[in-house]
Amino acid sequence: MSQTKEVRVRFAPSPTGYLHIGGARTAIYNYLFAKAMGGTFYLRIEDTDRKRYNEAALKDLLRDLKWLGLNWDEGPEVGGNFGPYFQSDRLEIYGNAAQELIDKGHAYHCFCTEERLQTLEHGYDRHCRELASEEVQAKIASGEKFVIRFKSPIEGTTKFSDYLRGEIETPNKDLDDLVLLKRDKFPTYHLASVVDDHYMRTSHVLRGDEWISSTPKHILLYAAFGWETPVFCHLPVILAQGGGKLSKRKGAASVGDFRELGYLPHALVNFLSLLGWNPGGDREVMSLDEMINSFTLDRIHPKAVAFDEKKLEWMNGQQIRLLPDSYFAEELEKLWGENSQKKCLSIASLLKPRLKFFNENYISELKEMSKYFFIAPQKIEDEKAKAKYWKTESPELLGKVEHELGKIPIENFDIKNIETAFMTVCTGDIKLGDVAQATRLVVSGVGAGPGLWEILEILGKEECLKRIGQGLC
RNA sequence: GCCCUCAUCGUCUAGUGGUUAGGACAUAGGACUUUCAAUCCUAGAAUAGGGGUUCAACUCCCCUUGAGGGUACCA
Repeated sequence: MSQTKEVRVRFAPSPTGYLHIGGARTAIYNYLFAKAMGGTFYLRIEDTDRKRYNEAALKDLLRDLKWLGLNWDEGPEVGGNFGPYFQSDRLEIYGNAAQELIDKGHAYHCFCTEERLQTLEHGYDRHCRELASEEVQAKIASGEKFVIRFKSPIEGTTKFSDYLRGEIETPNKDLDDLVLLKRDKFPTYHLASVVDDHYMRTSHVLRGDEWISSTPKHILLYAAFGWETPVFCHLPVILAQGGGKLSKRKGAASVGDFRELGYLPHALVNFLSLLGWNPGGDREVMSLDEMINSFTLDRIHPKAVAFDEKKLEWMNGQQIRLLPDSYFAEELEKLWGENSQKKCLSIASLLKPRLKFFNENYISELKEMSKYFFIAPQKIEDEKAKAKYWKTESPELLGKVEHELGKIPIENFDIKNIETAFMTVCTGDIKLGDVAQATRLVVSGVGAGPGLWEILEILGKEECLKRIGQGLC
């Protein structure tokens, strides 16, 4: 069929709402497939529904796709970049296409009113299908509004081969005379997508499986035009954690939600790509190149899948740990106005494995975790930790710690000597846990964090003694 | 109602007639340890049900059930 043809795929969203993760995954698969095949990925905005068109949704959509790194490689030029194709710019093309079908006897004018249609219980009754052409001309001339409908075959069956599911056959009697061109002269999805996929030379249509039932209609349209059909591959849907439709009510559902929650774009891409696809081995944490290199359509499986945010969280942690320490160090420098690169790098290496969430829009976790390295705590904020670790003998222990740390020459205030100092304090039945946790509370204001020796080393002798001496609590 | 699609641990999956049904997340336990993470180790956990086909079915066929989708001048 078309194995040797250039691979050209598209993501074709309708700008009616936020980009949910199901849509994002469809975009990802199109993108990965294009890259894997050395083909072209383009973006087409299907804005043919004037009532549901949403300007804000369009802006979000473009922002989210770019944020995910799913850049398209073709389109009308906009300020030196490729823009998306807009169906609303191509009305003439669809109008001509509809006329072509009328001329070929595959479509007809329908003058039925909405009121009449509503009285029909079992779909359109093909009332206008056989109107004489003089009658049609007369109605048009008198200004009667009309739609253009496809003259769907009544006999026979239509079949197509879905890439993942194989042959799907539909009796033509189940297909109605669908509207091609609406009363407002805008095309319906069916006409517009077929016409565009043809003229834009789309080789593979990778789209959500809610389109399976409509595909026979599209096949019939291709045939009526005399066009070659692309390969159809319908992708499974993503369900909410407990099953059922994904929705804001059931938690984060849009790409924007996950950005605000602190997920890295690549973590989201990696995770979403694995929802319904696997590269064949046990690899899960992958770079974009690895994903591209191992991506094939036949390793997608057709089952609807549930979204598991816990695993996304894990994936985010994995991707965070893959980023260089310097990435976080630079963020710390900006965040706290710190000019010691060395200090920020040390802190970054301690905090990185502890971070769950982080992206360029979400730094609050890093900020919270790194706070005491730059600002001395004013009180012990963590009441629970205080109740658990602050004991009556704590002040006394801190006195000993202060004394031992004080003996370390300032230029030798390092992990090794700090540890020795603590061990010296721990004689008899004094437990290291009690000493260390009391020190941690006073120095950091919280009960949990990186190793205490590391924290003290970074703070430096002077600052440590100051904080311990203050003895909060 | 009618039509279509799908079905392996709680979740994501490997598997393509003969396997102790493997991995990952989550869960539980352990190691490490000054805390919290990270990391490592261990454990429990699945072929939806019923019929066939076959020497042999998770795997092929049929039915049921369940889930999802379509049935728009929405996409």
